[in-house]
Amino acid sequence: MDLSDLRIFSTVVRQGGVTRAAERLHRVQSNVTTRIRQLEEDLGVALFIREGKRLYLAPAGQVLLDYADRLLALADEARMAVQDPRPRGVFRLGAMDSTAAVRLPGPLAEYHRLYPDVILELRTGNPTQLGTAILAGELDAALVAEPIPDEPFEKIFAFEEEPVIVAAADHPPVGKKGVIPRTIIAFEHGCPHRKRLEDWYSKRGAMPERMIELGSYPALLGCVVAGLGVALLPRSVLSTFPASKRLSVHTLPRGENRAETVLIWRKGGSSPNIQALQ
Amino acid sequence: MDLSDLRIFSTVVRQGGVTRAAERLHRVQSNVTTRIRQLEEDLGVALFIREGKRLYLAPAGQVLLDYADRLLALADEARMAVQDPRPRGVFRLGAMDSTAAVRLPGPLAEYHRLYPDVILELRTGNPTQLGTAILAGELDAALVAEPIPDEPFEKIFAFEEEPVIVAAADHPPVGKKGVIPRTIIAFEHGCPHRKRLEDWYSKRGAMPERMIELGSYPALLGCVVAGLGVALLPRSVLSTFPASKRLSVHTLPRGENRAETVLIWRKGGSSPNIQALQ
DNA sequence: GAACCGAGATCACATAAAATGAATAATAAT
DNA sequence: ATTATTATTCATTTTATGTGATCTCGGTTC
Repeated sequence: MDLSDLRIFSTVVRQGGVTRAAERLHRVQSNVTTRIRQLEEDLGVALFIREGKRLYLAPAGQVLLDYADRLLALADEARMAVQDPRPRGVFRLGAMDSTAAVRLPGPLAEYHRLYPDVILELRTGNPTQLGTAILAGELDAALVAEPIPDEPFEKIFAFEEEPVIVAAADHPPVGKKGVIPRTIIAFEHGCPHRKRLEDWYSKRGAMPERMIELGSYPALLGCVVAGLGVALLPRSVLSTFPASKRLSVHTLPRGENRAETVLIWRKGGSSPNIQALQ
Repeated sequence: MDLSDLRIFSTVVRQGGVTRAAERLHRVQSNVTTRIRQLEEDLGVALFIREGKRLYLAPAGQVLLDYADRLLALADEARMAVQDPRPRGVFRLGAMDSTAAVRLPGPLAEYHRLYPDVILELRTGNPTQLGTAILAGELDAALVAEPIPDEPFEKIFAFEEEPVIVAAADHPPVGKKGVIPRTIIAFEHGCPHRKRLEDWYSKRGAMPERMIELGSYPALLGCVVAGLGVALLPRSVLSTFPASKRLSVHTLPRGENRAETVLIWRKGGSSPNIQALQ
């Protein structure tokens, strides 16, 4: 039993005969007869009652007709859906915490407004985790900070962030020579900002003594305010932090004050869902 | 795109590769590759992203996978349903008005209790109408009074009715010689009881002068009570008529006092739905 | 880095399935 | 009785599908 059998069967019922069905299907009568007979053999039931020359739908035929129509309609729908370039289905997006919190709410709301049929799933993680998830087929796309390995991904520019160093309001100027904070407060492992901060310090020949790792930006900023250390993060994250006047913000020199966030996906795996996000 | 294509496609995705899918499908690897390629050509989209040796599901493939699973499940269900001997679907039953009113409520309630999945449709009419409807495929079966033409039907005994003549309570005894009522009140055309009544009178050499045709038994009995004439109907119908003491009931002589109601259906067209009614 | 898997693609060929066209049988209409 | 209509059957052709051998490309092992 395949779809062509069902199409033939349905046409024979609808047209009320083999001959008319054959015409409509651009086949020869004998072929239609044979396919119907084969379908009956395959299913092991009589679909028609033969009364001399005429065919009447048998009870099993009535049951099958119902299913046949549903199957054919569903198959047509599948064909349409596969070729339809509009976003649909599940869209599994990954993003870093900072991006998810600050940059995404607006665009995602808009996306959902435009394509209400798409089920959005958001997963946060660091760029390494997100890249691995894409390659494993667990994510469709992700927003990550440059640099990322080119090889198996395609990418497109998404946002520009300005990394800044934040400290407590009474902290001495961070850029000043010899001012080395005792402690770096970093987002958990793999965060690209953390690496930048480490680089920034090592370039100036001095590493802080201690490291605190935290899993959320509010907690991280809370620690900074409390004077536990300094942190590097995108300036945009500060806008969501209410107690920002209790912080001192130190911009980085030109050349170190830009961080691009890009949308990446598996090479060749662009989909309408991803297109629509751009 | 037919079901075998979809089964192959689904297996390749599930098994995560052409080779394993081929094993599971008891086919050769090259065949699976070819069928997938043909399916992609047919649909005009790439279902997989080929990255060297390995296959990754493309966005269109994700969409198709969803449909493929639904189609395959539905096809399996269809196969089961067609072979399943239990009642299901729509059961279109015909019956005469008298049968529908008096005899059917109990059995139909029981039927519905036993087979809640069956959608019952009841249509009333005279035996000729019902027989035609069966042959036209509009009904699955019908309850009609004998005699009916044997040819294109199968039949089974259903109920026995006792036809009686009813008149107003003060009407002279109907069987008495010379007592010819002026008017016969009959159910609309084609009613088998009407013919019996006409026969009964013509056998006694006298036809009433007038004929009233009515479309419902309550109306008919109302007219009888009002003294408009006499009628012949199954005794069982009287049980549903509240004013029966204002009627006189005249039994017919042996040989004319039995009428069988039979269940008929198209020859060879017995179905689980019909079996279950018997 | 050479040799070796493992996995998919490709090709010529075999085999099975489906489509065809003509002949046949069975009924309904004239 | 005759004709027209319709489904079935069967030999034949055509098409689609399946097979096995071979090739290619990445990754792995030594």
